[in-house]
Amino acid sequence: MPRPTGVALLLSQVGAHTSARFAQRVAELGLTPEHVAVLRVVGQHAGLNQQALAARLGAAPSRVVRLVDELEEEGLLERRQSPHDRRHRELHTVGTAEGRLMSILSAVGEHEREITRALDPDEKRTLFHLLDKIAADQGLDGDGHPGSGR
Amino acid sequence: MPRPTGVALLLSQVGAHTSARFAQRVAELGLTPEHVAVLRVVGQHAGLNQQALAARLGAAPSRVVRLVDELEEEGLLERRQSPHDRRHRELHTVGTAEGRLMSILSAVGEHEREITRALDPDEKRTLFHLLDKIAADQGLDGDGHPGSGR
DNA sequence: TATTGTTATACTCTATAACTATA
DNA sequence: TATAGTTATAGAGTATAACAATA
Repeated sequence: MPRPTGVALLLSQVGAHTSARFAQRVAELGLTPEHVAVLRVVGQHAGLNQQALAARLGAAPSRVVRLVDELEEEGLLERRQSPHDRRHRELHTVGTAEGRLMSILSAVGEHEREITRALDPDEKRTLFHLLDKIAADQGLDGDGHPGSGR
Repeated sequence: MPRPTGVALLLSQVGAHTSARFAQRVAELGLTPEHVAVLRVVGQHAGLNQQALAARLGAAPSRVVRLVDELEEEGLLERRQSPHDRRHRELHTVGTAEGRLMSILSAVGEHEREITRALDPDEKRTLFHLLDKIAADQGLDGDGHPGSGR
């Protein structure tokens, strides 16, 4: 059972496996990869509204409603009505959920180690460098939606 | 807009992009990546039956029915009733469709060049080697289904 | 009149399981 | 009784577009 001879196909397959494995991991925390993407973006851009979040994720605004609903029910995120424009809901992570947020971060770290455990530190750096070169060339940014097909 | 700092996330994103770009390309030929996967497997294992194909693709047998239907309608594949066991349908690519099969192959090649155009030959070999190492470590084989989440 | 967020509808896709024909 | 292939149904997930509130 040989693996493919082209880089592109191999990249698709290893990427799909990496995504699927991450989905399994965060499912144990009651989340999906999309939830984690939301938390990541909100963590880096506290107070942004849902439209801005949707644009960053490349998702429809109606999709974001559900995602934020679920994270709010989990007590990880909160909507605050903007005092300047009452149409806007500013998104913030919840301070008291620090523990769960840390465990999510820890899952990300374990995932990273599992996927790259066959590589030594030098190889890992090289792989990152080569992938980053491709990402830059192909015009990818950091907030994409790695689970979907487009 | 920084790209991610972890290899795993970057790998997911570049892999998803690679899959999505391939899907766009083969859509111009009226196909999906799954169709191409079927053609690849049948090309390498002419005469196999649908159950064996399903097992190799990691797909449900009922899924294979539709895929083979569509490829048969396109004139790219044909079912032949096995003379030994009339329950089996042996799958074969159609000889007269050589032209279209070649253009699919050519699309695969163009895709490969597009994705890796930022790398020189040495880097390309290195990337293949590192990805192959991960694939082997993670227990991946070559006939997977890189478009789906599992 | 335009924009933010929400809701409702309709569509796509897939797996599950029932069905047939062969063995 | 078991297996290959097919068909039908039901379920999950998503985007599209209508809607309400605010500007």
